[in-house]
Amino acid sequence: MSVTIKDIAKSAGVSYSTVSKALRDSPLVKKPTKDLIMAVANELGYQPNIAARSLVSKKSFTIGVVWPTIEQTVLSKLITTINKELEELSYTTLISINEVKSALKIFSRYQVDAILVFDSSQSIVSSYSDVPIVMHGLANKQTPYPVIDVNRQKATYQAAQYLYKMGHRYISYIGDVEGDKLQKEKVKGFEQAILELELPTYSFQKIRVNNFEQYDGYEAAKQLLTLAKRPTAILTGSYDLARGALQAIYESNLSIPNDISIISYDNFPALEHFDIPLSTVGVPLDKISEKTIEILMKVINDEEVETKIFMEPELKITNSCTKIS
Amino acid sequence: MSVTIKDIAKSAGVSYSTVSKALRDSPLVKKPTKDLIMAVANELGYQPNIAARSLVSKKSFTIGVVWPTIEQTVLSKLITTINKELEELSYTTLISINEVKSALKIFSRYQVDAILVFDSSQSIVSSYSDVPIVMHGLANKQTPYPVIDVNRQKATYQAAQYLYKMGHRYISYIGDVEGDKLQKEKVKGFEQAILELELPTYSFQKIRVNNFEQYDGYEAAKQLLTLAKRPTAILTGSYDLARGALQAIYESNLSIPNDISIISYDNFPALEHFDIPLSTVGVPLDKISEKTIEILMKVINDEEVETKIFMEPELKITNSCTKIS
DNA sequence: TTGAAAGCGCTACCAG
DNA sequence: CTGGTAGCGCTTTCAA
Repeated sequence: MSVTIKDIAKSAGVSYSTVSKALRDSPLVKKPTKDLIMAVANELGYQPNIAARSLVSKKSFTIGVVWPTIEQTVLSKLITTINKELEELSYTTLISINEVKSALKIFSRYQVDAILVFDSSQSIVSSYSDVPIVMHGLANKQTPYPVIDVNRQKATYQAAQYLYKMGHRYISYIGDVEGDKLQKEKVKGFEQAILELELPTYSFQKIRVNNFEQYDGYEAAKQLLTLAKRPTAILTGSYDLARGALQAIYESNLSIPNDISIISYDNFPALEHFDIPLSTVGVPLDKISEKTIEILMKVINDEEVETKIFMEPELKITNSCTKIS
Repeated sequence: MSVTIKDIAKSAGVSYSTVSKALRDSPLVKKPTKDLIMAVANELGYQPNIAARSLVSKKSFTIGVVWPTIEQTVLSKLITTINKELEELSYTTLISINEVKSALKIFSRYQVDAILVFDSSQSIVSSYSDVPIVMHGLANKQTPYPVIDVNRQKATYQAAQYLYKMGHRYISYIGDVEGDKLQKEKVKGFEQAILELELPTYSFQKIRVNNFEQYDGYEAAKQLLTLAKRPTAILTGSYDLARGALQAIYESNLSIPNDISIISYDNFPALEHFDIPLSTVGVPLDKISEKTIEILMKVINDEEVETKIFMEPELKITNSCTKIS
C-alpha cells in the first residue's frame, strides 16, 4: 500500500486533518508543525492520491488533451508548448490519442478541469457531463464551447498580396490543394488574391502535394523550376514543404531571393536555421499557445468567453523575398 | 453537478447499491431491474466517476504512458498500436509528455495500474509508490522493473552478413553514427560484421546523418552514389532514411536491385507502398506491441516477470536485394 | 493552532 | 435478488 496522510499523522504524532492542512500549506498550521509534517512526508515518500483529493475538492488541476492524430507533427510543437505553460500554472496535462468521442468520455470520467480538443475533422462534439471544452479547429459552426481558429485564408491572401506588391506576377502555391477544410482555406486565400488583383489565372499556380513532408515540397518545387516560365515567387502551405522547396531551389543553382522569392505558411520559431531566414505568414506559435491557456483558464473559472476566437496571422518578411521589376 | 448513482437510484426507485451492481453487470441483479437501471442511466447521461471508483476498488483500468519525446514519430506508430490493443482489453491509455520523473509522479498520484515508459536517455527510473513500471529502452543495467529491448546490434549485423553472403563487398551504412546509445548499437552491429568477415575496412562505409528525416537519407545516398567506387548495397538506420535513399537512387537512374541493393532497419507495415518493396530488418511492430501488452498485464497481475526482455530482429528480404557476382 | 467528524461517489460486504 | 452500511484518502467545516 502507498503511504497516506494517516501514516504521516501517526509518524508525526498529529491528527490527520492537520497533516492535510500542512501539506496544502495552510496558514492555520504553525511553522514548526508544518516543517515536521513536511519532513515526515518526504521521508515516507508520500504522494497525494489525486482520486481522493478531486473527489472531495471537485478540482483535479488536470487538463485533458484530445489528440487523435499524433502523426501530425505540426501539433506536437504546439502541444509541447501548451504542456509547459500549463505546468508552470501547476496544471497537469494528460493526453489521449483515442478518437474524440471516447477521449471525451475518458476525461469526463476522470473529472479533469477542462478538455482541450484538437480536431480538424470538425465532428460535432457533444459534451459529456459538465467538463468545459475548448477546441482547436474551424470556428464556422455555432458551438456551445469556445473554438480557437486561425485565419488561414487571410494568411495566404496576405502573403500573395505582398508578393504581388513586390512586383511578382508568377506566383506558385505548393500545398495540399485537395486536403481537409483547414488546407482548403489556405488555397482559398491564395485564390482570393488572384481574383481581387484581377490577374490572369495562368500566372498563378497551385501544385498539389499529398502530405506535408519535406520531400513533397522538394518534388513540387522541382517540378515548378523546370517550367518554361518558372515562377518568381513560391508560397508553401507548411514549414516542411518550404524546407523541401528550398532544397530544390539550391540544387537548381538558383539563389534566394534574387532568382526566386519564398514565403511559408506556419509560424514557429524553428525557422531560423537556414542560410537565409525564411519569410513566414501565420499566427505565431507562442501567441496561439498563450491564447489557448487564457481561454482554458477562463472556462475553468466559469468566466464568460466568446465561442469563436479567430487569431490573426502575421506576415514576417525576411531576406527570402525581394522586389522585382 | 454531474449525475451519480444516487440520482439513478432515486429515478429508478431502487437502492444505490443495486445500481452499482447493475452497472457493473453483476449476476446478482435481476434482468428487468438491470434493464431499467441501464435505461435510466443512459437517459440521465451517467458517467461513472473514476476517482471514486478507483479509490475504493484500487483499480483504475488505466495505463500511463510516459513519452517525453513526442517529436520522434517512430514511436507514434507503436504507441498508437499499443493504445488500440489496450482499448480492446478495456484499459484506458493516458499519455504524459513531461520528463520521466515528473510524469511518473503524476501517474503514481493518479493511481494508474501500470506505467509504460519510453525513454532512450536511459536515465534511472526510481519508482514512486508501488505502481509497476515497464520500460522500453536499453536493457543493459540491472533494474527493478522489466525493460523491453530490441536487439539492434544483431539486426544490423544480420543484414550486413546477409548482404555479404549475396556477394556484396562494398556496403554502406547510413545512420546516426554519433547518436545516442540506441543508434550506436546499430552501428556496432554493422562494424561487428566487418570484423568477423575479416574484410578490409575500406570496403565498408558509414555515412553520418544528423537526424532521421527522409531528406537526410536522400543527401547521404546522393553523396554515396557519386563515389568513384560506389557501394553495391546500402543499409539504412531507419525507414525514413531509406525512403530518402530510394529517391536518390531513382534520381541517379540506377535500378534496384540490379545496380544497388538496399535494406532498412525498422520493421513496421507502412513499408509496402514502394515500387519495389523494401527489405527490412528489425522487430516487427506488432510483435513489440504484443510483447508490451503481455508484460503490462503480467506486472498488473503481480506475476513474475524477467527484468530484461530482448526481442529478436527479423530479416525480411524482398526484391530490393539481389545476389551479385 | 489543532483535532474530530462529515462526506465526496463509489464498491463490497452482509443482512434480509 | 435487493438494501443497508462501512470505508477508500482526502478536504473542509466546526469545536475545542
